[in-house]
Amino acid sequence: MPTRARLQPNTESVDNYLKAILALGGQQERLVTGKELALHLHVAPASVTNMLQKLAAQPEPPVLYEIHRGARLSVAGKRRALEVVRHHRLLETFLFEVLHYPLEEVHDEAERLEHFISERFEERIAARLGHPKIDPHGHCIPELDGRMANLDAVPLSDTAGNGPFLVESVEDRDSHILRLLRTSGIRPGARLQVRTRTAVGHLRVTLRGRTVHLPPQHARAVRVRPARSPHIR
Amino acid sequence: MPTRARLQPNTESVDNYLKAILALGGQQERLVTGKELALHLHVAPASVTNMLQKLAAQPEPPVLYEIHRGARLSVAGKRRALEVVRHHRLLETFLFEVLHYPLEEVHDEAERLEHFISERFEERIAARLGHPKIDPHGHCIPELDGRMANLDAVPLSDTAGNGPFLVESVEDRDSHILRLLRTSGIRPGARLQVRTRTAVGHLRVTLRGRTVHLPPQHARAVRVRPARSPHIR
DNA sequence: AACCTGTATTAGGCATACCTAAATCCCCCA
DNA sequence: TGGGGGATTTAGGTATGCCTAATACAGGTT
Repeated sequence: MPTRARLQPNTESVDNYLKAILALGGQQERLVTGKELALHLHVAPASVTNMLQKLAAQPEPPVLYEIHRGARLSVAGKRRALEVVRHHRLLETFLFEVLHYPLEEVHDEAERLEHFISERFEERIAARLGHPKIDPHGHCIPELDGRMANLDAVPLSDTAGNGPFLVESVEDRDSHILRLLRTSGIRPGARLQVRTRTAVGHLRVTLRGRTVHLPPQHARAVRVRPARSPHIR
Repeated sequence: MPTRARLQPNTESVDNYLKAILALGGQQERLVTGKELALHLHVAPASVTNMLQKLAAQPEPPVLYEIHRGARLSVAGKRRALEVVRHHRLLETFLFEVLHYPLEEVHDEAERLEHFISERFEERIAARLGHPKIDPHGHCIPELDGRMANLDAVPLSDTAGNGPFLVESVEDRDSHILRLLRTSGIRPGARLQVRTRTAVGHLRVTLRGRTVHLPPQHARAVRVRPARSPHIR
C-alpha cells in the first residue's frame, strides 16, 4: 500500500512550527515568512520550506501556505497551536505555583513537557490550579475550547507617556532578561513610571521607590497598560 | 570532519533499551537476549541487534554486548537506567498522590514523561512527596546515588503454601489487569490467603472476606511475601 | 525594462530508529 | 557428528527532520 501524506502527525516538531506561526502572526494572523520562522525556531530556511510544504500538503492541512509569500494557520492548525499554548502555560503555572520553580526557569521545562502530557494531565493540573486564566508571566491561558482573551497591553518600549503603567506580562523566552526583571521587581502587577527615555530606547523607570535602568531589549520584554488609579493590585 | 560514535546520546529510545535490560536482567544481571528485548520493547529483533551494536560501540558503552549471546548493562548504563527508573517511579507517585490519577493510569503517563523531565523537576517532586521510597505499585524508587533496595517478594504464582501473604507490589505495565486487581482490592499492603490452586495455575484467594479468582497471568502480576502477623500494613 | 539583492526553493545528504527479507550462526538432538 | 530449527545478524529500505549548496524568484531601483 502506498504511503500517502499522514493525517495528523502532531509531532513535537510540527507543534513547534504551529506555535511559532501563531505567535509570529500576531492578532491579525498575517502571513509569517519562512525567514521569521527560521529565526524563531533556530532552523535553516530550507528546513522551514520543507516543513511548510509537507504540512500544507496534508489532507487536513494545519497551515495554509502561499508559495514565496509565507504561511498562516488553518482553523485546525490554530486549534492545535492553542492547545499546545494551553499546555505550555498551564505547565508554567503549575511549575511556579506547585513546584515553586523560579519564574525564569518555568519556560524551558514547560517547553519540553508541553508536547508529551496527556489530556488527562492537562485537565488535572488545571483543576489543581483552580482553572487559572493567567500564567505567572502574565500571559493568557487559552480555554479548552480554544478561546483566548486578547490582552491590550503594549511593550513598554512602544509607550509614549510617562505612565504610571501597570505591568501586565513579561516575555518568557529569555531567562536571563527575565531574571534581571524579576530581581528588579518588574513582574506582572507591578506599577511603574517612566522617568527618562533616550533616543536609542534606553529607559529609566521607577517602581516602589526604586529606580531601574532598562536597555531597549528589556523594555521590549515588558508589556504594560496605563494604570488608572494608584495601588491597583 | 568525520562523524564518529557520539558520546551519551541518551535519547528516549536508548533510555528504553537500558531500562528494559535492567528489568529483564533481574537481580543477578544476567545476559538479556535480543528476542526478549524485542518482545519487551515491541520492536523487531533486527532493530535490537542494531541498537545494541551501536550502544556497545560507543566510547563509554552503556551496554556490554556479547555477540549471539545477549547484552547486559555497564556500570554507566546501569546508572542511567536507574536514573530513568527513578524518574518513572517518582512521576508515578506524583501522579497518584498529587494529581489523583487512578492507579492503572499512572504508568503510561510516567513512561512518556520520564524521558523529558529535568533534574530540577525530579528534585522538586521528590521534595514535594517527602522523598518517597516506594511508588504506588509497591516498587522501590532508586535513590539519587543509584542505590535501590532489593525487595524479597515473589510472584504469587510462584508461592507454595496458602499464606497468609502480604501484597508487596503489583505489575504496572498492563493497565487492564491492574484495574481488575485494584477493584478486587489487591493492592500493595493487602493481606490475602490462597484457597485453591489448579494445575494450570488458576488461583482462588480471599482477602477482607471476599473471594477472588485469579487467572495465571494475574497471579504473576502480584508479588507477595509471607505475612507474619495479621494486620501488618 | 533590466538588474540586483535578499528570500525562497530545490537538490542532495546525514542521523536516528525503525522495518522486512535473506543469510548465518549456535546448539541440541538424533 | 551432522542436521535442523530457532535466534541472531546482515543487507537494504522507509520516514522524520534536520543540514548545506546551488538555483530560482520577487519586488524595488535605476
